[in-house]
Amino acid sequence: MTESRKRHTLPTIADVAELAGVSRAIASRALSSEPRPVSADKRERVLAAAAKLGFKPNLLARSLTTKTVNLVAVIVNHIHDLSDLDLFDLLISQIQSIGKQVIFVRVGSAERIDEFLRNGIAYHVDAALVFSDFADAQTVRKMFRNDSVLMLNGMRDSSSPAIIPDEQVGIAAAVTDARSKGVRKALLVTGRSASPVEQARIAIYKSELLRHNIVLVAELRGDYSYQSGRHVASSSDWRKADAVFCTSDAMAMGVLDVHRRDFPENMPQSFRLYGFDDVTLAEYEAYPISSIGYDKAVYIDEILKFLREPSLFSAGEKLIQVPTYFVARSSS
Amino acid sequence: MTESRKRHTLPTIADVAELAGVSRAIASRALSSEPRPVSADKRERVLAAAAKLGFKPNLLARSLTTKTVNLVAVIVNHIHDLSDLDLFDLLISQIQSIGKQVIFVRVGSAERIDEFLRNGIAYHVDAALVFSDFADAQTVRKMFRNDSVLMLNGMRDSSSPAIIPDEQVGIAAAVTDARSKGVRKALLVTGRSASPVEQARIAIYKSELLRHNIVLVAELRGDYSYQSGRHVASSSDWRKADAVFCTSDAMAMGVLDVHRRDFPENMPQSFRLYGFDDVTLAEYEAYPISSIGYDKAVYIDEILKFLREPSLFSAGEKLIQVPTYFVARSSS
DNA sequence: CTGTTAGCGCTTTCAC
DNA sequence: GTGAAAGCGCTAACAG
Repeated sequence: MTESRKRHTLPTIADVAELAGVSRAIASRALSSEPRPVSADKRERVLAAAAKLGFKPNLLARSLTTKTVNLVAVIVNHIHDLSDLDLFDLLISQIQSIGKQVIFVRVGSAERIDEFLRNGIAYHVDAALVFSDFADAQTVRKMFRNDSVLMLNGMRDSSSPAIIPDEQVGIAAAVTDARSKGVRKALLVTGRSASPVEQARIAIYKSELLRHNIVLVAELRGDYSYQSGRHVASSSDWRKADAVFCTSDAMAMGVLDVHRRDFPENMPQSFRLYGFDDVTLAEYEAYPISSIGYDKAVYIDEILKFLREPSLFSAGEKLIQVPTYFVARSSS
Repeated sequence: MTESRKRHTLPTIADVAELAGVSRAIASRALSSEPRPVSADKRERVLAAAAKLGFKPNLLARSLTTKTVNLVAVIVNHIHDLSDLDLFDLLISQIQSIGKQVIFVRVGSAERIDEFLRNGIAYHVDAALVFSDFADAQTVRKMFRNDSVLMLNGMRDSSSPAIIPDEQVGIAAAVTDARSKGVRKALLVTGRSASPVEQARIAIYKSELLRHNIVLVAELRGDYSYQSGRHVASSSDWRKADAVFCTSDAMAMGVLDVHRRDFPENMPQSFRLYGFDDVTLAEYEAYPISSIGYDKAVYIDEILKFLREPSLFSAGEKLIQVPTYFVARSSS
């Protein structure tokens, strides 16, 4: 211990400046990632001093003046679903790649979100990505101090940008597929009807069924989850239809498993099964479910564009559509 | 617009104080969640003023003096796996329930994590939950300004607390199950051997196999993922063994699917299959994989204890063990 | 290019 | 119980 009085507190920029023999301002500039006017030799000294001290800037303090924290909030209802896995890992990775970090906010049943959010740092993020449908665009905007809110939950208004998969094309293809295989009577297994995404989705299914002269025999209500798929599968007069459209792959998986249980021989061939989301797992043998998906990479790319340059979205068009596609598998 | 000069900036505590006709100090105390000396009527006035202005404290500024941000970092390699879904949703929910928020850090392939971390707010969290095995306890501790690091990746040293499932009991039960069913020759499908958790796990399998006189025919290297399970399943001289132990359910699922593909009739009965993690999906018909799991709620409870009172962990014992169990399903 | 001086918004001594 | 004042660590004017 040559320099005995070892402080218990982390080195600040003032320490660096002192050691380098310059003012705090110079130190700040030398350490900045932006190009700032500093003479070469002073920059050199500052950098050396910072390295020697192991100085790391306090980003909290910095954010106080710069008004930016490089933090993005991802607001979700929950992360139960398989389709979430496919999305969030890539999303986080991409957000981090532009130097921002992700704060995950799970709003669950949406009790007093407002208050909750304000008591947490999430309230101060640079941008919020709203997957949860706990609130409409205006409410969400009000909940954050800035307007950098990207609606990904299907809700939108004239002020907030939104990215929404264009489900029309995928659903149309799925129904066309069914019709071409002779389907005349269909069942629709739906998710939480409170969600506007779901309402729109259901409406598209109905209009496409109608257009293809397929009779909607019944509409069964689930909640997107695997469990709810099982539930409706066991409850219903199931034989009436020759096709079942589920608005999530998880529900389709539940349906499939119940039939797998009841008919332990191969796949039930009594009806054609269609899912939604195109989860990775559906690519394999256990759940070969025909499904509707969209390119997650494209979708996330659009999100990243927003995060990089929110201003692009505040002008121009607010609604970005990502096309969906239909994938036929052996379930249909 | 009666009060025309509407500022474009959010109300600060100074505004509240002014409106209430008190000093900033009083306003601060009145607004504090802790009990602080303020006369009843002033507190009243402050609260009213705050409400009227829609004042919300700037938590970033607060953290500058309080040295606490109510933010917890969750450090993961990635969130690809099904077992992650089962864990993280509950974890986030529980952390939020104690008034903290979660910043998710995905370290991926672990390039320059150090630098990356320091450039983000994650560097300033109150505590870090380390699931990723990108670094040992000491390194991780050094990367954060405080010592509130909880190791959940199997790595530990004398200074950092760790919570680790006690895999011995579960694995022993699985191997016992196999032996009781006449298994004599086994295959072991492993994850990334770089991970110390995995090394320990493999060692336990080996000693248990030995103890039960089961010959380890071969050891196949995967990386925990479903894909790697498929890969080893198709590559290998597979018939030598009458049991296959996989160190993750995802790999077992991959193995199962490859065999499902190759033997489209029912489940392959040529060997007994054991997984690890006890993912929710294994409870159902498609992947009825015997597995080893632990109670996620208990595990998370222990994590929460740490977050509530890190000091409890800095004294007392540092290693918390959560018992594992074996679940027999039709795959074995 | 450089250093001084103000703050950012909040909490916290410390006297009164 | 109260308020003035001093910071937390940093960056951003503003003169030199």
